[in-house]
Amino acid sequence: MDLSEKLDGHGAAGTAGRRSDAVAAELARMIQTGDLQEGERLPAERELMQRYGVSRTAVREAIVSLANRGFIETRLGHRPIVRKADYEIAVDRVGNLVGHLMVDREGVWNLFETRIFIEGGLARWTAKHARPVDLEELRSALESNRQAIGDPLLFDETDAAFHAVLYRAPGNPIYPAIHKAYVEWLTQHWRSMKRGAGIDQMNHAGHVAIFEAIVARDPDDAEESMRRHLVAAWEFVRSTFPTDR
Amino acid sequence: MDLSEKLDGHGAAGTAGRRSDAVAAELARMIQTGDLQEGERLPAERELMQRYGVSRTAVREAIVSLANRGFIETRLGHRPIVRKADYEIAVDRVGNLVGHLMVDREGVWNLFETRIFIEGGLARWTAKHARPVDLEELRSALESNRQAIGDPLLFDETDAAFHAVLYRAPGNPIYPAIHKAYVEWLTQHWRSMKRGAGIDQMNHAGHVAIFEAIVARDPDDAEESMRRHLVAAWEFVRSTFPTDR
DNA sequence: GTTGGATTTTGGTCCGACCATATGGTATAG
DNA sequence: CTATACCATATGGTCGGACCAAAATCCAAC
Repeated sequence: MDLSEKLDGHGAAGTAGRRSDAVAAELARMIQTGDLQEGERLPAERELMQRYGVSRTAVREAIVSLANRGFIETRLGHRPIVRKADYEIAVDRVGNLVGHLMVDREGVWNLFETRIFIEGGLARWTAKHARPVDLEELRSALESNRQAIGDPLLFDETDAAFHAVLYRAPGNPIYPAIHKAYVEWLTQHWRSMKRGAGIDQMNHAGHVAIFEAIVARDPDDAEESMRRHLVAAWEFVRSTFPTDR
Repeated sequence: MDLSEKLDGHGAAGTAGRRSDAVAAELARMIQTGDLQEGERLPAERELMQRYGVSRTAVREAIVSLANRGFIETRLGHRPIVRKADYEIAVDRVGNLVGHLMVDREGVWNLFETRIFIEGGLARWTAKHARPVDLEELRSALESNRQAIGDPLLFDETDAAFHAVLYRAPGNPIYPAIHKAYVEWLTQHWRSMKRGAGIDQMNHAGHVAIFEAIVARDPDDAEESMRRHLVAAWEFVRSTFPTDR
C-alpha cells in the first residue's frame, strides 16, 4: 500500500502533510486497534520503507515520533517494541512537559493546591465508603509510618505509602497514577528541606488525625484533617523558595 | 561545541546514546532556561548541524523529538518556533497517549469517575468559597443554558460553559485545563447519543439544583446534586457501549 | 508607497553508504 | 556431548550530498 498518497516522485512534502506523519499515524492506528500487540516487535525499518513506499528517512522519523509519544520503545540494534501507554506513563510524560512551570513558587503552588483538593476529597470519600480491608491497610500503613519516625528516608517512603492507600481505595487506576506524579514532581522540593526531628512527629500526628476521622466515618473531619496536614506541609515546601512574600 | 562527545568519526551510535538525543536535550535545556525565548525562532537546521558538529539527519530527529514533546512548533518551510508547554497542552497530550484506554466502557468509566469526583469537589468548594462575582457568572451561565434548550449544539456548549465556571472559580489554571480535556475526550461518546428533547430539560434541571445548592451555601447538597447530575449523564454515555451489563 | 515577480532561505524527502550493536548459528575446545 | 569462542547476519544509528516545494525576502516596476 502507498498510504493512499499518489507517489509524487521523491522530494518535498507532498500535498498532504509529512510522509513521516502519515507513516506514524498508520503505525499508531495499528497499535491502537491491536493489529500490533503489546510487546510485539515492529517490522524492520528497511521493510517498512518498502511496504509504505517511502524512504528510510521518513520511516525513521515516524519511529522517532512514535517513540517520543510512548507508543514504542527503541533499543539500539533491536527492533522497536510496542508499548501501549498506561495512565502512569501518560501522567509521567506531563511532567517533563510542564517541568518549567514547576520552578517558581506559583507553579508549584498550583500543583500543590490540586493535591490538597484531591486528597481532601479522597479522605472524604474513604471516610464514607471505605471497606474494612481499606481501613486495615490504612492502619497498617500508619503503624509503619510511626516506626519510621527519625529515619528521614524511610519516613518519606512510609508517608507516601500512607497516602497511597487513599489513592488506591476507590479502585480507579487513574488515582494511583496521579499520586505517583505528585510524589515525583514535589519530591525535589521536599528533599531540599532541612528538617528537625519534630517535623516527622508533626506529620505523623497529621496522619493519625486523618486515620481516626476516617475510622470514625466522619467525612467532614477527614477532609479537614487532610487539609490541615497538607497546608502545614506546604509551609515547608514554600520555605524552599527565596522570593517568599 | 561538540556536545562533549568525542567526535568518533561519522557512523553509528556513539558510546553515549543517540546523537539526536544529545542535541534534543541541549535545545530543550536552552528552552527551559530561557536562552531561547517563547515565540523565538530556532536556528536553521543547517546551522545547528554545524554548531553541534552532527549531520542534518541527527538535527532533524532532534527537532522531531522536540516537536512531539510540544517544545517547538514546526511548519513547512518555516523555522521551528519555541512553544513552552502550558497545562492545557500537557493535558492535551495525555489524551492521544491514553486514547486506546478510552475505547471500552471500563476505560471511559475510569475517566468519568474522576470527573464525578473532581466536579463534586468543585461544587462543594464553590458552595463554601465562591465570591459574589462567581455566583453571578454561574447564574448567567445557567440562564444561557436554559435558553439553549432544544438546540443540541448550543445546549452542549452552554452546558460545558456552566461547568467551566466551577473549574475557573478556584483560580488555579490547572482546573480549566482538566475540564478542557474532559470535554474533548468524552465529547465523542456524548455525540453518538441520540437524545430526545427531554434530555436537555433533565440536564438543565440538574444545573438548577447545583446552582441553588451553591447559592444556599450548602456544600453537601451541592456535591450531591452534582453527583446525581453526572451519574444521570453517565447512564447515557454507557448506553453507547454495546457490551452493557 | 504599493504591488508583483524573481531570488534566497529553509524544511521535507530520497538515496547509498558505513558503523556499532545484538542475535543466532557454527566450529572448536574442553 | 556440552560449553565457549567466533563469525555472519540482521538491524538500528549516522553521515553526506542531492533535489523539491513552501515560505520568506528582496527588488524592480508601476
